[in-house]
Amino acid sequence: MSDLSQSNAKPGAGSSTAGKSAKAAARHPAARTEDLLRNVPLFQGVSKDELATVTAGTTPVRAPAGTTLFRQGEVCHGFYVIVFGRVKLGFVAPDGSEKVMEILVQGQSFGEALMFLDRPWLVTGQTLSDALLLNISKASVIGELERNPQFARRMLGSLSSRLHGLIGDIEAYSTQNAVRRVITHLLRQLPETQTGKAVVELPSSKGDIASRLSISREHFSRVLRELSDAGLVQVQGRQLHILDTEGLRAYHLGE
Amino acid sequence: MSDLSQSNAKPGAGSSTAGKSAKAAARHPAARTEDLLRNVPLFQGVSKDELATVTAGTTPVRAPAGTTLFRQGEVCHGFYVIVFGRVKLGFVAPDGSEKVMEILVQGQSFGEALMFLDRPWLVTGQTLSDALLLNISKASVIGELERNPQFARRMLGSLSSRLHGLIGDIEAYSTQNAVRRVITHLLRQLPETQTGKAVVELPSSKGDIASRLSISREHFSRVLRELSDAGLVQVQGRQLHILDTEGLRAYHLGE
DNA sequence: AAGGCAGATTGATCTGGGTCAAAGCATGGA
DNA sequence: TCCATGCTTTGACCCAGATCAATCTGCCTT
Repeated sequence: MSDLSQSNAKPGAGSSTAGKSAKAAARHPAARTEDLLRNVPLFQGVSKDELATVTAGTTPVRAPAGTTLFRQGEVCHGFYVIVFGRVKLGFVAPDGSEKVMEILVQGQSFGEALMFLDRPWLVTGQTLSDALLLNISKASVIGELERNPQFARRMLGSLSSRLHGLIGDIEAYSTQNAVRRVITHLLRQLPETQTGKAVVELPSSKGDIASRLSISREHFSRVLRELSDAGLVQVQGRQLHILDTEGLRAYHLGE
Repeated sequence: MSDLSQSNAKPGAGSSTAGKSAKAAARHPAARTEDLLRNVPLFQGVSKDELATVTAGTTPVRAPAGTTLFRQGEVCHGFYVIVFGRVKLGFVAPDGSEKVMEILVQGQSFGEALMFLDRPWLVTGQTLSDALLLNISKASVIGELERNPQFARRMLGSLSSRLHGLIGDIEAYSTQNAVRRVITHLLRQLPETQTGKAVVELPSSKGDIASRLSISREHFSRVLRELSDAGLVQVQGRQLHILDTEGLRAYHLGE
């Protein structure tokens, strides 16, 4: 188990905790779920009894890599929080081709918006790695909302930043070419202040990343090659060594 | 109020009515604002005194067509509700070119997400017609949120449907070609059950609609021409007469 | 060690839709 | 009435990025 959680994380941190908790879960399922829930940002500041109530409406979900959690069009029974692992959300066209909309890692949640709309899933969700999720029922969310204005605030904050993320994506898709989109995507994984060299680990296959960026697998490969030839990055499988952060920021800007 | 809602429809009609309400506002500014606020869906079910409190934090904004309400990067002082008129939200690239993200009409609101994030505007907002807006201050929203869980619910619902709209746009941009996007856009203006003939009135210039759909002005024109040649629509300026709803739904599907 | 397989890279070719340029067509003001 | 100004349309051409078709590269498995 512990090795699984490591597979996801940024070097080291957090993962050992996840491994430990999984073992505990086998022993005391409900207590364990509550424990996991307590660490979700959305539920910070929720009182002990309220947390117990929410726990009652929460189902932990263990899923090996490649599991389809739900498909677009299916009814939604609650939103998900990722305890560890990676999940992709995407559209599947009738011809079977797929567009990845988002790749999420531990700590992130998805499906909240559906709690407030009587609508089926708009996207299909699939694990990219072995993962542990919490599924929190609609009823729990609505109930907690009535009782706890702070929870409502957090939920509003969460939806708002999701919204902002999507607006950013739309802007990127419609005003930047493929090279710029790749660069922006890489730089976004780094702290604002980063300079010089850095390493970015891709959270999934290059094909999925390409789809996420709305470019073809092949073209993504060529773009990485271009950046590599320009001496800006060095590609080693899923490890991208960024050799020159500033150069990357400036590359092809305004042209 | 009833006359105001009409004013939006036709280009010419709006302005005179708008003039009348401006006069009314001049006479009883606060009472008038409260009255307008009461009719906003978001504030349904808010008690009389609470409404008065919110009114105190609300500024009515009269703006002629073409007014820039705010630019991306500026700090946000509150969210907007459109009483009447049309507004476009978009990105302006450094080279001056513009991408329209959304075209909003009366009853709709925008900027809510910014109430919960300490961020500047991500988009630029500009009136497409003579318009009356309400600007509701951050403080009012936060305050009302504390006091009124139902308001929080409505706000969550509003953000959620905005979110869903954006996801739909991303899906459209990345899985449909230009012809399909145009068709989908036209059909979305009509009731689900519509059959046979119908009329759609474009809310702004064809250039803006094209940008909204992420295609060039010229290509949009060609697409309309194609649909027109196929006998599916008939273009008369901003009036699109849809001659065959079913035909349009089926056109070019799966190919 | 050999085979199998999923992902990644590379080359060749094609095309949807963009860009540029030149008319058309309304609308309104003088 | 006539011009000016701002859309809109049409034609000609071009290009970023998709698609198709081989390889190539780990890296499991047996």
